[in-house]
Amino acid sequence: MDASCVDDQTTTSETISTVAPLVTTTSPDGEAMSKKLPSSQYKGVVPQPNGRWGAQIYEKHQRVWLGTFNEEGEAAKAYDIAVQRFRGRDAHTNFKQTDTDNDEHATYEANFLNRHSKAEIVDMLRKHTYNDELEQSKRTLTIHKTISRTGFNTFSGSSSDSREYLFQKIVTPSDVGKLNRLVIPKQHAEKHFPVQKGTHSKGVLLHFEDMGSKVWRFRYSYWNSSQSYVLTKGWSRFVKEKNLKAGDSVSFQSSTGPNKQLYIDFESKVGSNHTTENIQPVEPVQILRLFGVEISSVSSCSGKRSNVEIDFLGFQSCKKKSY
DNA sequence: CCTTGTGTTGAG
DNA sequence: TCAACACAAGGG
Repeated sequence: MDASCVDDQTTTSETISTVAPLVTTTSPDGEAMSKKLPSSQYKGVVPQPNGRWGAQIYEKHQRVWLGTFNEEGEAAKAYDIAVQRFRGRDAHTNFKQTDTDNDEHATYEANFLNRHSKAEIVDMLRKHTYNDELEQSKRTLTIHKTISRTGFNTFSGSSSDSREYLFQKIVTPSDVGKLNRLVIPKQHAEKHFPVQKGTHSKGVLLHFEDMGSKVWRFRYSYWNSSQSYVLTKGWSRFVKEKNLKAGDSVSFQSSTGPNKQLYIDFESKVGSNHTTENIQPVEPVQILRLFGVEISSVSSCSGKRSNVEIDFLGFQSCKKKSY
């Protein structure tokens, strides 16, 4: 029952610029009833009794707690991240402005957000590990795990440009055989590569850079006869030089920047020991995640999982909302 | 004990 | 949807 005798202007803009929300407002007269906590100037941020700040976001009439923070701004940033994951890049934020048009950094972060469920993002925020995870994710993507076994060194070439996975394919015997062509799964072709189907087009020439910064040119076209997209001219040279075998995989990336440079990489089939050393003891299962959607795999994966988003908020305790 | 973060309400 | 407020749960 704290009377509202104290008229601390808690309305809008307050004079709490220098944090230290903890009491000390020392009402001139009384002593024990200055419980009024300072409002935050930021959206989604609430004061804590101990002077810290909590972050929260609402969804479907329910509050999702985003953790507590020492600094008001930190809480606000946590909210910003959450709101973008929950409501999209266009959502209103405290600080960030969605300039995914030219800012490569922002683009990658948006990508990162999409790859994780809401629950995962919230968990990172609550544990204050979001930035670490983001940076680490960026590293593994940029550096890229695989190394060319062709002796091509220096994959320091285009170091600072971040790339995003497009898709991967486990090559079939015919992909590396005498047909001199690689079939691009329609799903991926139509999503990532420029096309002009229907027409008897002789295709288009695409440039790909490999891990050794070598540029490969493949003719990319659509075969009406087999209703499939293929890489033809130039492909056999790649197969030969990289010594591709059936079961190996090729993956495609694209720079996130404006130049839209395409990249190609390959990976030996797990368990096979062709020539030189095989780098990582990778797991027998090959799953590639593209924007949070599991694309391909060699084992299991019976049910087809399209781009259905599976957001499971496992942290919401059971609460019935009579509404 | 102290802090977190949930219950809950009323305003927008 | 949102934040203010109270306070119970739970860790140390």
